[in-house]
Amino acid sequence: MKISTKGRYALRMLIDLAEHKNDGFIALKTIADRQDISKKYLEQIVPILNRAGILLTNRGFQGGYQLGKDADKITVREILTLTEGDLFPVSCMTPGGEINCDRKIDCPTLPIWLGLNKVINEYLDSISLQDIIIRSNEHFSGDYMI
Amino acid sequence: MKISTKGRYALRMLIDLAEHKNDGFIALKTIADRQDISKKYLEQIVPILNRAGILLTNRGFQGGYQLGKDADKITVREILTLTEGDLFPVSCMTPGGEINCDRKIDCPTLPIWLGLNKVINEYLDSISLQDIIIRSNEHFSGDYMI
DNA sequence: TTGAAAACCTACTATTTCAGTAGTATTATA
DNA sequence: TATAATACTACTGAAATAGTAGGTTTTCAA
Repeated sequence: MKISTKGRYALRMLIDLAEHKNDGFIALKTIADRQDISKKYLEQIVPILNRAGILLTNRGFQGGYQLGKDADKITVREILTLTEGDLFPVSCMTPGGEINCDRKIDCPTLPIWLGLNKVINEYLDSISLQDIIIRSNEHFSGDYMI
Repeated sequence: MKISTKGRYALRMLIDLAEHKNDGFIALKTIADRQDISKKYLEQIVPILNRAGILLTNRGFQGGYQLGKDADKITVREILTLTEGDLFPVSCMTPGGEINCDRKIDCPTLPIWLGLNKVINEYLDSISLQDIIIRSNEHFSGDYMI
């Protein structure tokens, strides 16, 4: 029941891009250095975000990445769903949402997982990259703590 | 981001015991057969629940297990926390709740994980074994669907 | 026009976790 | 005392995780 590095690194990379959105295209090396993440590993994560239109890329000299959408239009749920495959908390559900189990007709635990899935997705959908940056700045000004 | 078989099997075993709480001590073989779970694997899960006082056990001839607490006093969160280790959604937090990361001072993602942890735990804490059985019976009477 | 800096692509690998199996020892009862 | 049950410990195959490694292609600037 853990979010893997893939999802967490993707999120950190996108927060970094959102924080530097006025700096033009930013090289992966710059992000990797700032976030202390292996650049080679980030290279594998980037195509996932790229395909989904979350990133704009420029190849070649002075190339790099920018956000492909406004920071308030990208939610944590979207990022984690892309990188983690799906967020369904048990394996009896396919990414498409179909139940993949012989016991589904009378399974007393299924409603629990459906409900858990719901609260997780609603929570993560309520947070955008923009929200994270705003909250982070509040923290910096000493007005933090949940 | 998945609950493992360990947690799911523990939950199903305890639901089974709650459903048959008037049948005295129930042998693991009976539960394993009813739930179609490897008895040998269940044997490994049982001590975890046993240590926490969730189970009463009887060894030897006609031995088996019973619930050690009332079904309305055992929550899904308790069962899953015992079997999954902890439910914290990222590895930067120890089971004890301590943050185990150099970046914690200014980590913009930490509040997200703290919040996610909160909604997951509150949801799972709101469901007892008794609730599951009641809901399951409603289902049987045709009054189901979320 | 060519060198450098960047993204892009594919394969490989060490470690850990998952999901069990196997075998033996211990306990209680008829 | 045979039998039916739990209790305990070690082992194992398969998959996922978290990367490395090395090469290819694209772009721009001098």
